[in-house]
Formats: sequence, structure tokens, C-alpha cells
Amino acid sequence: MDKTIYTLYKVLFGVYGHQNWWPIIENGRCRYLDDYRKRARTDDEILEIMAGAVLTQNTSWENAAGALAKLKGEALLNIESLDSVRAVDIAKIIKGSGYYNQKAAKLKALAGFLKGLPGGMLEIREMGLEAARECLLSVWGIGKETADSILLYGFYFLTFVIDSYTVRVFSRVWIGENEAPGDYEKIRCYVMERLPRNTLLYQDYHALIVLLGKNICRKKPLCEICPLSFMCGYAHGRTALRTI
DNA sequence: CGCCAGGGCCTCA
DNA sequence: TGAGGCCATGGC
Repeated sequence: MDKTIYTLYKVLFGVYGHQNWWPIIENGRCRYLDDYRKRARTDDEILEIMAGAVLTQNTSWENAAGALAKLKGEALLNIESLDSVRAVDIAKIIKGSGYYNQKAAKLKALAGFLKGLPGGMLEIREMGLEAARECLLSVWGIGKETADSILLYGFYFLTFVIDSYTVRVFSRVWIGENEAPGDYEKIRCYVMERLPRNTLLYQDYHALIVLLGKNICRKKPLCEICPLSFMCGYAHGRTALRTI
């Protein structure tokens, strides 16, 4: 099933099209713009993507976006403020995103990290993917998915994001085949070896998986209306499972 | 009421 | 290194 990974993308893209991730908060509202495809992200946008990626950890984007909008509304969405304001006060603002004490600490860890970079976001950009990834992963509160999201959507690095939806969708599609998801790095490498090296494609792919995972490939999946059912082991009632 | 959400860290075997 | 506990609100 060498071409399944790419086929899966093409089917989803054919049905849903561009997803214009990562959304940015504008006037307190979450907006999916397509203009970013023609330009690099600004430093402010990258910080917002970083903060949003932390706030949405195991949390619906709606709740995370609300907290992000409040942070922005309070003029706290900048490195200096996040670094200087007390964690308990940040926690109060982002309460609606859940895990607010942890996330406040994570935002402060992020701000501390960025404050220690003389070259700012440009310094990360110029490190290249691998060094930038290691660098982000060294920050407390930034794990693999959060790091890859930041790298892919903030810096346009070619790295694939694996989240719980990805694992769910892949594990279902691959049921009964010789290959199925393993751990994070395994899935990431497996996918990247089978896709064209195209950043926009990677960005859309992950966003499309999230869209499908939210609306159709739920824990209790709606296979009857799923555009992938024709190529999905789960929809065909298979049960065997092996790992990559 | 229970389940779920665009994870990550820590602990312990 | 892998499983399990913990963090927590809001929407359905």
C-alpha cells in the first residue's frame, strides 16, 4: 500500500480543498486566511501560532482560540508580557482553554526561551529544520506535535504533524494491511517518505485529517458518509493490525 | 450526566 | 520505553 498515504490526501483535498491553516485571531475572531501562502509569517504571527499550539493541547480549538483572543485583547501576546506577567495572572486569562496552570507555565517557558534568542524568530528560521526542531523540543511544554505544528505552519519547514486524529485515521485505514501506525517518529518518517516535498501539501494534509477526525472519523466513526471508506480497512470490517 | 477535545510531563517498573 | 496518572474547562 505504498501510495495509500498520498491517495488519502488527494481524496480529502478533492472533497474539502485548501484549509488555510494556521488560523489567526483578528478583532477577537478566529480567521482562516489564504494570503499567507504568498508570504512568510510575521514574528507576531509566529508567536501567536506558538501560543495557540500550546493552548490547543488536548483541547478543542474553539476553547483555545477563545483564550488566545483574550490574551491578545489584554495585550499579553508578546514575549515581554508573557515573560514578566505572573503565571497565576496568565492562568486567569486563559482559563477557558483548560489546564490553565500548566499552560500558563508553558507560555512563560516559551517566552523565556524566545527572550534568550538574540536573533528572534529569524534565528530559528536560519537553524534549518532539524536544529530548530531540537531547539523547540528542548522547551518545557513543547512536545513533538506542538513543535511540528509550529515548524510547519509558523516557519514553513517541511515536517509532518502527527496528532491523535492522524493516529486514529491511519490506524483505521490500515487495519488489515501489513502496515499500520507505530510511534510518533515512525509515522512521521513513514508519511514523509511517501509524499511530494511540498509544504502547502503538508499543511493541508494535517488540517484535512483534523477536519475528518472531528466530523467523520470520530471515536464512533460515520463510515457511511466518509470519503475514505472505499480505501479503509475499518470501513470494510477488518480487524487485524500490525505496526510499521 | 458522561464523553470528548488539533498533548505533554512525570513516575515507575 | 511504555503504560498510567495528572492537568481542567466548555460544548454537546
